[in-house]
Amino acid sequence: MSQKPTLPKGTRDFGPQVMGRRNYIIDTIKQVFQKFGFMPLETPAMENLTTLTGKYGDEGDQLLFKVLNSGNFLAKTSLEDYENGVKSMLHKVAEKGLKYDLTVPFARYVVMNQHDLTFPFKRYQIQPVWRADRPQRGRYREFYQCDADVVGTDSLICEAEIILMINEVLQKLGFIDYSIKINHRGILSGIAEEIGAKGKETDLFVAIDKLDKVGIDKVADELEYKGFTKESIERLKTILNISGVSESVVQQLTENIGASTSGLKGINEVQEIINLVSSLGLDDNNTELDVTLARGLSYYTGAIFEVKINNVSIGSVSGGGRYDDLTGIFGLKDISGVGFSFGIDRLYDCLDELNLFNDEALIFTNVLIVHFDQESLNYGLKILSELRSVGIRAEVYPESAKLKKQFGYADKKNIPFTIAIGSDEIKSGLLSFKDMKTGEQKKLTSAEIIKNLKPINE
RNA sequence: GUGAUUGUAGUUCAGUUGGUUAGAACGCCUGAUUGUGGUUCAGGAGGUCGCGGGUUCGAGUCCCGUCUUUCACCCCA
Repeated sequence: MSQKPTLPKGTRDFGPQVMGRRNYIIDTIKQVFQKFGFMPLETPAMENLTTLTGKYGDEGDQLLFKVLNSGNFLAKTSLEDYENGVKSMLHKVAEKGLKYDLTVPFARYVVMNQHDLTFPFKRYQIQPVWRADRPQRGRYREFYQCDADVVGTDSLICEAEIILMINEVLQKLGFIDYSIKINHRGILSGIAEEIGAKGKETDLFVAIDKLDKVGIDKVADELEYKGFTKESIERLKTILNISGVSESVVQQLTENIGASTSGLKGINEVQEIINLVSSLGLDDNNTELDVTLARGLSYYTGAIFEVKINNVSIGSVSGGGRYDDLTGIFGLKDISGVGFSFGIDRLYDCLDELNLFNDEALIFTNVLIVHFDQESLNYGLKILSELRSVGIRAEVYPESAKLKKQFGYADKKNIPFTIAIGSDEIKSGLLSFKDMKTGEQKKLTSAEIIKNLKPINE
């Protein structure tokens, strides 16, 4: 008696249909990254637990998947450990863990290879990561991240180029209505200073981050609960109200928090980034300064970004920012970097929701050879290798079967063209070439067919 | 991690207060059509009712456990 197999919680298979579309997204992103000089990197699925723990906060540590030691993993434990619980036990039974994101393994890589790398070092990385989170729609235990980072320079050109890359990827994918939001940790610190909440930045940022979700009143409630004074909150409300086109936002911000050194620095940097973006030839971008943008990750120190596709139910599809000391935790100081990440699953969902997927992503085989008998099958094999030799994706129906079945195969596999071969075709050398979409059929030589097929394959 | 929620054919879902042989649509297979797929028509196959236990004369239906799905919180892509 066999049991029906199932998948572990929060994991998925990607069938050919889904893979066709995912590959289309990934290929588009790769092309753009490479155009901007980013080089590929892959790191192992597993890292040493010591590399991973302590980098994502207490909650992050709990979400790490740990890998049990091989063999008798209980060998190093004692009865005492059982009594002391997980904390005392864990490092004795598990020394490896699945990676939680791509940034920390990247930092580890940079530190380990610091003497071989040429800085500024630009890399992109598209790999799965694992989190023992409780899954929900759009949240999985295994999912792909797609990161691009530059380390070893603090030039704001990097930030500007990130905005360019985001724009190019989104436009190539067919998105029109989206916004790239930019803010700066300096601006947020300036706000904290200005409202007299220095030292409480984390609470403040976490609350601000929820603004677009829960509204200003709920944010105010939360801050009051966390011990912020009434005056601070009122002052914050006026600052967060600042909105509009970038120039006026900059203007108003300077008036409000220009007195703070870090605030001013943040404002100037954002201004500079926006200038650089237009120097790089992108005037009509969807970038806006949004003072309410506050990404939770604590390692960001400079500019931060987030990208939203408008009019869809999905949250942000991309995000990132500058960090001044990512490699410091591994002992390499003063390496500034800036990076960002696309959420492939979310881009997929957005494209799906907006119906932007091109059918071409689902064409795997370009042409199927259909035949009537053994003789025409043999003849078809020659045609098949002729097609393949010029790079056309072609296949033959591998067994003798009714035409209905062979054409049905082409139809279900979304193969756009067929070549039917029978005794007539063999005699004349003119093959029956059919466009499955229009139903149109012509008698052509194999050379003519190749001409017809070539453009589709390129 | 906390609190809910879901699971019946390949898929999406019906299934009455616990009562005979668990249904539909789509999909699949065969034929109408032995040189042509998508449309149409006719027929057919397909179910350990998530899994394990319990209550009962009797459980898809009630109870417990477990796994899974979805949702809110937390956090995040």
